[in-house]
Amino acid sequence: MKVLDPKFIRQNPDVVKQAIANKGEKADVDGFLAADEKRREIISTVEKLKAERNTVTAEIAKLKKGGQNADEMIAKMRAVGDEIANYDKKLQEVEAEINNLLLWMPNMPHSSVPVGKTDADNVEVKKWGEIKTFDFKPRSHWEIGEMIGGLDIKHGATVSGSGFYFLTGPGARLERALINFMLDLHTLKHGYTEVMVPYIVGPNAMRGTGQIPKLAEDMYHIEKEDLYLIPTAEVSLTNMFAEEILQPDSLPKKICAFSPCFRREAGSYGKENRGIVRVHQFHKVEMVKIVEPDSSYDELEKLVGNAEAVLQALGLPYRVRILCTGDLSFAAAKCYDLELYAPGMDAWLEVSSCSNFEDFQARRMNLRYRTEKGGKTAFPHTLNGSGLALPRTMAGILENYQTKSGEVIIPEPLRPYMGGLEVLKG
RNA sequence: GGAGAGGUGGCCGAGUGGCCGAAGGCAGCUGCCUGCUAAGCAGUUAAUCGGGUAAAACCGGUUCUAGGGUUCGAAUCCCUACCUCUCCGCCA
Repeated sequence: MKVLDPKFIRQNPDVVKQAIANKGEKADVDGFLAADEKRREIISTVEKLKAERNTVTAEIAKLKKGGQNADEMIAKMRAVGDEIANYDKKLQEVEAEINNLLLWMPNMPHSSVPVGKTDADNVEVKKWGEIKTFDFKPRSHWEIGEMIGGLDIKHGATVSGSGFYFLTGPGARLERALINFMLDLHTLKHGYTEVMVPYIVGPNAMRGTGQIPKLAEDMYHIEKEDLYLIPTAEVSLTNMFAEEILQPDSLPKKICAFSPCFRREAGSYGKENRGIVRVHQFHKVEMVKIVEPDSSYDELEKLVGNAEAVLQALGLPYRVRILCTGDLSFAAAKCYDLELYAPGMDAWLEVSSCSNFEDFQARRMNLRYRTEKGGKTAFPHTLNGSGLALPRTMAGILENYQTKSGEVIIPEPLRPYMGGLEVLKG
């Protein structure tokens, strides 16, 4: 189980250290280098011993076959065997140490990613749509949502605690319409294959996409079975082909899925928590691509376009920001955030995050492909992007399309999904 | 939950202690032949680690689900875990 290419770290320790610093991560490069050197030392010693054992053992076989005595050799090999066992044990320890260190190594940011520390250093690269003006004070989505009888936060807390909510009547229907609309767009127009995925996955999958060990605290974990609730369909989708060698003509793979997402959001209580913009369970439509390395940055741009298409169709103003190194997630090499404008909150809400992980996830999950028929294996690049997260999209619609009298106009493209309905009212 | 079977290379599938990195088939690749969307013949094709090289070649180690054990030596014997399949039961 690797993360960064060990050879790359060995040869470019300073590059790796700088990248870790830029990301604001802590990972022990020097510790890795020391352990790595120790590992190779042990390997060369133990391999010599094993080579010796292999030759002698073959001779023993020959002697025995000829009915001759081989007791002396056997006694000698017994000693060699013990020695080998000894070194093998040491080797195992060192490798365990190395693997652990590697699992905590973040991905390297791409050279086009701006260096920065926080959210404030992200760079806006695009703005789309006009921010609507209202002749009244626009209400927040939780206000307008309740007014139309579509949102019930109070009873969510009753049943499950804070961070959970009910969608009722028109709210539930609107969400279902949004899900179908998004899936149809991505499958029919953007060429993704729709997939229904498991919502509960094993530790290997979580490690594969990089949620654990680093982000383990944010995940819901079922102890009894050692299974996790997915924080995003990315985990199931990207891990779908883990440990496999894909044939060259099967790339690029473009798959998408709707799923619930579960996040503990540990330590994020406080402000920014009103309404449904930060909750423990929500729905999301997710797109995943598995592509050849050469094309991954082109594919990232297309992926962003696929997510943008949803916002544009819905007529929601948004901006696109490229995340700076410090805001970039552990596993990503480059990431764009799409944020829609919510006039009721007067805030930009992140509804999609589109990332290129390069070969980081592929290495972790040992996902490979053949570069050509009968050719060598290599790690493909993996990407994913939301298309989109439902609660914040819902918030965007409620706040942008509200009327003075407390109704909500349904965006045109959603109407066919709602039996032709045009307005939601209480 | 009960009973049974099984996990081998890109896939299928043989192999019960040394001559097995592993027969055979399929798929792939390379030639030959054939003049016709094909068939035939011959050869060839695992992954990974260490060393080596400008890169190869090359040398060596490991790997037959995983982990432990027996042995001079394990795909092959023993133990444990996990997974898959079949039958029965239960259940949306």
